Amino acid sequence: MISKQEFIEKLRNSSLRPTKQRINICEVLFNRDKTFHFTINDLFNLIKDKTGEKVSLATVYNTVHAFHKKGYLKEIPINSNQTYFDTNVTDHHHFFDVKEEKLIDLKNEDVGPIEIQKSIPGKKIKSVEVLVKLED
Amino acid sequence: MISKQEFIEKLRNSSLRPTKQRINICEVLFNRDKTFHFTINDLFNLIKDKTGEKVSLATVYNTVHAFHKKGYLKEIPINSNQTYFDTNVTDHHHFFDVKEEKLIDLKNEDVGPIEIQKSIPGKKIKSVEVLVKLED
DNA sequence: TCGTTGTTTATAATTATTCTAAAGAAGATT
DNA sequence: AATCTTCTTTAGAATAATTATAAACAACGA
Ligand SMILES: [Mn+2]
Ligand SMILES: [Mn+2]
Ligand SMILES: [Zn+2]
Ligand SMILES: [Zn+2]
Repeated sequence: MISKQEFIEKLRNSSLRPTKQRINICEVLFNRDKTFHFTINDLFNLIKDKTGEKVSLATVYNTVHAFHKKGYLKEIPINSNQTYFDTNVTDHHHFFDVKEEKLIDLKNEDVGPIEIQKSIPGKKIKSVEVLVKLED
Repeated sequence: MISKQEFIEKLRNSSLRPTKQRINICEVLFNRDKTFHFTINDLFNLIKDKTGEKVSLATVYNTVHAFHKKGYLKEIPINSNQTYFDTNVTDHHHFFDVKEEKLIDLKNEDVGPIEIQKSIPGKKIKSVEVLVKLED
């Protein structure tokens, strides 16, 4: 259970003003035991449900992108009509249950080390992500 | 160099009527030495450029999805505003040059075998894809 | 408290994709 | 070849996620 005060400090440390809206979003995103995979719309609805206060959709977009830029959220590469984000910002891989449209974390040891044996001159590797699609 | 006749047969064998539009799209997609990564818009423009005939955007969408469903095209999971497709339908992985917005094939031996050590009850693995993002 | 700067919000704009329905083309049947 | 049926193409409208706009508002520092 992270305190409101800690969120305020975290925001300040990131030169983001600790507004009521951002604190609410932090509560919904980061006061959790396990990693949270979500779309903007998931989050928008959860904020209303969990805090009882409505935050405008524009602010949800703004805040998610601010957090993403600061490295507090990760974007998951899947083809979907909506973009998925993840509160687990460490390097890790995913199952994607195509039917349920749900992401599930894979630990690195569930996948094993991946060595890329090819390189492109002038480019360096930014990330290596495995997506395992699941069907019934 | 695949002949028009071969495309006609391929279409017929897939219970897709060999229309002028579909044949043109086949020429642009499949008369190539190396694998082709594209967005619908790329393809739409290339058809005009390469065949001199315009195919409506709706038909490009329809045809790409028909080919996708038949297994002649693969969809590549990346977060982009547009969906990427691939004429290489074998299991393989990708570099994605974030700056250039370009996909590059990785051979399976460039990545090595990937063993997924976790399973979800009632679900089976449909695909395993590695995406390696590149930066400068 | 005041001025500055950053933030929220409703709403409009943008954009990729899908839908619709009418016109056209392909294939089958006579 | 004429006819019928089914599939396909097309322009344009509809949908839906995301981004832009700009005015009201809130946080901060002096
Ligand atoms: Mn995750
Ligand atoms: Mn490829
Ligand atoms: Zn972002
Ligand atoms: Zn498709």
